[in-house]
Amino acid sequence: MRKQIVKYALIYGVCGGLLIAALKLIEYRFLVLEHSIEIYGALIALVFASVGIWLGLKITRKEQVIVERELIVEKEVLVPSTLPFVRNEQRLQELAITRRELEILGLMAEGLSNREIGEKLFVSENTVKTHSSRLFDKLDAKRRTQAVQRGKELGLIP
Amino acid sequence: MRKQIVKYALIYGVCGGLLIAALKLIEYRFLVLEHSIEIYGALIALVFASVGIWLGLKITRKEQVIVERELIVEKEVLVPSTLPFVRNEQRLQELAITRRELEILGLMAEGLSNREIGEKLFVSENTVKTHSSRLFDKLDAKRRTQAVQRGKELGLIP
DNA sequence: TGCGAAATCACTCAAAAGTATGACGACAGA
DNA sequence: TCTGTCGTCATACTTTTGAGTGATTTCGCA
Repeated sequence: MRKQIVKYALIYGVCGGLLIAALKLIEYRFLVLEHSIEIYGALIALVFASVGIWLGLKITRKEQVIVERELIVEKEVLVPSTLPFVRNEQRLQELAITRRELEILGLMAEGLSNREIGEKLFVSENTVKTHSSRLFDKLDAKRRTQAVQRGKELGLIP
Repeated sequence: MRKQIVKYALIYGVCGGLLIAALKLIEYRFLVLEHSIEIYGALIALVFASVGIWLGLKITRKEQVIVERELIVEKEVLVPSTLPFVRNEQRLQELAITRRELEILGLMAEGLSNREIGEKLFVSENTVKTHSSRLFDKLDAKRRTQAVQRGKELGLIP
């Protein structure tokens, strides 16, 4: 991701240069303003700052791999302004929570039973149980509701 | 947030203009390069794109609130920017959920067992069960985890 | 190529959760 | 005063969860 950012930044830089050159050309052809360079610079900076911010937002968003989500209903979710969720990867590592466990935690949080989770992930209910047991252990939870709550608190799930 | 972004973008724009002006000045004093405007433009664009991306990332990151965990370690917990929670009273009425039921839903969401809830509210576990049964009915939930999830979705609990 | 982590599954037993039904007192409002 | 809602509790029964243990397979990595 770091590299991508650099790459994009470079591309943007070049684009910015070209844009300014274009603006300068236009300037010579049609109008001559005072401080035009500054103004154009400001415009360029503005545009690119905006694009940058937008890009930054976009990058962080998503990255929610995990399973196919049913195709059933398109729910109207009435959650107030869902700011993009950023998973706390560090804590995941600290707690040594595996991908599978995290996945199961997520489905738990959605209110699925062990059986349903098993069906969704194509594994047996028993498997789900062992995963969740380990999960409870790592999260220091005694119940699934507690695990969910801890998970949210720790930024592991939205 | 939208407004803030615009504001920052504007500020950046202005900064960019000033920067370009400064660069131009320097150019006249020390060196004269071909296509210097373009190059500067590119630089500015690059810098601001980077800053923008960084800012975008930063905005999405959540606030860090320090909390004391147990006696041992002092861990920082990531709380998703606690915007003041406003209960959706209207929906409460629509669903005919009573105060007591809501109360129990809240404790459920915190991961308490029926017994614990009972102890906390000084009622029997059976009572908690009947309340939660009715709650599940009203929320169209089959499990407590589902009820919690619905509750959050509907703005009944934080 | 062998080790270790991850994922898978089974089986048992106990505890918690959930369903169904009935009952009783308090209390607000018609 | 009658009615309906709310909160309370019980009993009986089913289902789901969770704990504990052990075993197998897969796979990346040293």
